[in-house]
Amino acid sequence: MSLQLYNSLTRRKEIFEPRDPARVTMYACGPTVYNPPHIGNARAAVVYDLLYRVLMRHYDNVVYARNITDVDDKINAAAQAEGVPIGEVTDRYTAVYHGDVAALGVLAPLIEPRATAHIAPIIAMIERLIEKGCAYAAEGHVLFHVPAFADYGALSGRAREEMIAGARVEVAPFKRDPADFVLWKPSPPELPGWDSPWGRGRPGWHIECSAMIEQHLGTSIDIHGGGNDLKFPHHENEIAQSRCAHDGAPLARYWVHNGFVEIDSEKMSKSLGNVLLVRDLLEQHPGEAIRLALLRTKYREPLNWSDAVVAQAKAQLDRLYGVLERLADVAPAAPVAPSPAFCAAMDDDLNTPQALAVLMELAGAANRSEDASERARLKGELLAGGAELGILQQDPAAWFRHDASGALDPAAIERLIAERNAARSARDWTAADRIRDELAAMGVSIQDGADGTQWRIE
RNA sequence: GGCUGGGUGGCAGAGUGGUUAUGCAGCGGCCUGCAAAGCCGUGUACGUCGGUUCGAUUCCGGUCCCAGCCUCCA
Repeated sequence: MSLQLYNSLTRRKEIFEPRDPARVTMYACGPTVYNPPHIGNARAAVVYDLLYRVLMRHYDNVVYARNITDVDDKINAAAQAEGVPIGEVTDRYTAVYHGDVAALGVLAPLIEPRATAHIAPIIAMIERLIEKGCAYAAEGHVLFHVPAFADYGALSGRAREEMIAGARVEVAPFKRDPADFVLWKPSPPELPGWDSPWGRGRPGWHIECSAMIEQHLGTSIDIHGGGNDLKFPHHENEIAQSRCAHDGAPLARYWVHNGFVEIDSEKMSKSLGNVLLVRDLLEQHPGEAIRLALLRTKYREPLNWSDAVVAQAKAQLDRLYGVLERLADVAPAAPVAPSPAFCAAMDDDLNTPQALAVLMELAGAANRSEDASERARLKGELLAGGAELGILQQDPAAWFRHDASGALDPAAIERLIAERNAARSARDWTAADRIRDELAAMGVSIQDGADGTQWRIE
């Protein structure tokens, strides 16, 4: 069973063949740490986390790097606005990012390089680009000369002429070509800067990724991921830099781009005032439901976010955890591995909606089955599929009794249930129903079964 | 204007050249004191106009509409 990925570079679904199956390399563009992550940032984190998990099923050694951009004009602006040192801003929002995506079940990448820890390799790469005639210094800046790279535009599918015509590109006087972009720019004394052959300055955004990929993963990597919007100019520029520095060797053989999260079919943006922060969503919904809401749409498609989407994800998790709760006493059959149908769905360019449908069918089968060995197998397959999606790993009771408000007292609930069951034994249905209504008013639903009464927080 | 990607049943959302996506919601039934959960059954869905085909939602072309990128952006 081979993994297929849609490669943005060729605009086709392709069978994934790593350069070295003993060391699969993947890089995803991470956050610029100047504000808390929003649901769109979260989608990217979750998508590449998912790809990481799928790759790990296929290969023993997956080297996944996701960077932190901690030098940037927006960071400088944020620090200035708060009147605090830049490091305080970047440290704070790095921690917030880690916390928020962890709440969504995102695994830590194997390597998480920070731009400021890679100034030397960045300078070294810029020097090499100058030597090779792909870049030039001018007025304290160093610029990449786009005409020096013939393949420029291959990823985004646009010709250089088209990009310039009608473009709102600010043409600085020191640019030799309007499309040239900054590799290094001078820093005034009050802004962060590092000494370089071109004076005190700081790196441009695009060169960070090229330099960190080279340092940690090598000249050519297997997979490079990022948001759809990064295709141009960020990834295009990365390709130009890395290939010029490496005598034309491809930067990445497979390019993966995730679609955007939209709100009411509109782009999420500060100007529209519709930015949804992960931390705010986490106050209203379990992290796992937010994660599944992000996985209910194929990663390449735009995802129109709404409360209804999370509610549906929550309902699906309720169903799946309901099965696991019923199977609580069943030991999952070993070896615990996802079902073939599940793997086939995931291996088909991460078809998570189809994979989820497979889990739902396993759930239905488990609910129907009375055969012990079949139930054990189904439980194992459910848990293993859930593990690959990054869901279903908690105790079902914990899932159903997750109290976001913290206002409920489990002991009091148990007491009411005991009271109600006493009433039921006495066939006092009026009292029993009154207690059930009372629980419902608290947000607690109950299920009477042969082996007692279960309760859930709705 | 250029480049991407879309338009599927009440909603969300996969997929396929002829046969059930899946979940939620609805309807009928089983179970239940009644419910809930679970189970069983239940839906003239594929923007529009042409073309190819024995047959197209699925391939091709036109057209309308939508979103993103072309400027920092996941």
